[in-house]
Amino acid sequence: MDTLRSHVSLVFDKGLYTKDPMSSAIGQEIIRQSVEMIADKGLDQFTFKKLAQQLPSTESTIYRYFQNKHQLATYLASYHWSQMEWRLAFATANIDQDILRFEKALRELCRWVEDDIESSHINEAKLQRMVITSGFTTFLPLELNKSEKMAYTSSYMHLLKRMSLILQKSHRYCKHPEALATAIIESVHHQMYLQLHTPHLTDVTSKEQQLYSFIHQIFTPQSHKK
Amino acid sequence: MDTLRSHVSLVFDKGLYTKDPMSSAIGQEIIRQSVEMIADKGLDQFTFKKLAQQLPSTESTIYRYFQNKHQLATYLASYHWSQMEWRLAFATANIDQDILRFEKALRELCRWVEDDIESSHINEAKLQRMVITSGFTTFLPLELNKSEKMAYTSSYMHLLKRMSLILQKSHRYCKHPEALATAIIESVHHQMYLQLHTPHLTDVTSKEQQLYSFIHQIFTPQSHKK
DNA sequence: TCAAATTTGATAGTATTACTATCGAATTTA
DNA sequence: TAAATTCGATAGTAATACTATCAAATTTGA
Repeated sequence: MDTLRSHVSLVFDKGLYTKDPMSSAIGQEIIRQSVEMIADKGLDQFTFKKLAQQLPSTESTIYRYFQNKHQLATYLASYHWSQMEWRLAFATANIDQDILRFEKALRELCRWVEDDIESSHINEAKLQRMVITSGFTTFLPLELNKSEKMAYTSSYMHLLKRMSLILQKSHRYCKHPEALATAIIESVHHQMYLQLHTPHLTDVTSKEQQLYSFIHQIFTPQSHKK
Repeated sequence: MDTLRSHVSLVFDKGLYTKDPMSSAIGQEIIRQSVEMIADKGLDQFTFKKLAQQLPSTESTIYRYFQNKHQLATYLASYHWSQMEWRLAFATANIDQDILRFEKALRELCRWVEDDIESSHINEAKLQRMVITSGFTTFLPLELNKSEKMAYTSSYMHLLKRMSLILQKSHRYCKHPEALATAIIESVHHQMYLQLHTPHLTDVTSKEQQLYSFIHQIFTPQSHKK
């Protein structure tokens, strides 16, 4: 990908915040710092109090933006999912061949995002780490009602839809392209998780190329397997 | 599977408890009731205080068995993984044909465990629900050191090893049978999670047969795809 | 079967977490 | 420049995640 940093402004579901954190400087700082803290220490160790001290600001200010840390975490995850969708779109734009497009998409999913070395903006490498380390279930608290669930998963859903469009072309026989899309995405995440935290549970090493090869071999369409 | 309920006594890594809960009546009750509570309300809502009131017993007694609720949760997950390994072994015993054995294993993984209607023992249907609802990352707190991680994943590892042995025969070309084993197991869990909590994110419905077909289609070895 | 050891229950207490409420100061907007 | 909004500071509450102590009950084993 080239270095077009056109700052795609992402649009989030209103249900993901109380007050839009992008609408103020302190809101953006909340986002920036919380990514760092959650990526490093995990969501369990992360509290609004610690975040407020770090900023510095106060708990009450943070509560004006997010109802609780779970909502904040899901906001961050949504940010990641939206970015991933955008990267997917970019990587597959103008590729006419179905299989090639699928492979470009896979390549993108298997990529470790690189550290943007303090663009004063959100650190996307740490954001990816956070999402992978937390796991999908973290971003969907059990007590949500149906419309809250929709809000919490809206970005993920968009990512799924885009991926499944690609899959509908490359895997024509597949009756469940959406399920396949999640399966691929979550398989990649799971492998990345194991590499980060329990390498003894997998025989795929941390090299990006090996991850891609593995995922490609599993998920490549039938007619194109060697 | 027939109704042989031979009460396979499972052996757990010592790192998974302070005092073996199977060694006393109250320990077994702790296990039994915590499965119910966590499956119903989630690990976030679950506290030792509530469990103690339910039993009834006291917090101090529970702390004598487990250091904290995360350790207890992982103990329960390990129980599930061990049971799953046992089921896998049973379902594939004496099957000589590699592909058939693989398919029997898949069938077993895709099965919703049935409620044992109060065998006064642990409710395995709820246990499965708990494991699926929590997600893999829940059972591996970030702050663990290496040997604790080994203890926390020992049962899962055994399950992986058994599955990967089957895969080494059915998927001879696959260079990473362990990674494939986790990918299959976690894909099944992820689909089950979506069916339970966010059916709008998948196009595989809750019918067991459809889940099996989907998983089978994705993961069946190359040479045998239709 | 009785003494010793172990296990449990009951109570108390602490530090932290996850909030909610209030109010004045600073800043923005109109 | 008045009005509205936002933020910081402080206070407070209920719940959580523990730890400690000690007596009662139970188990063990000589």
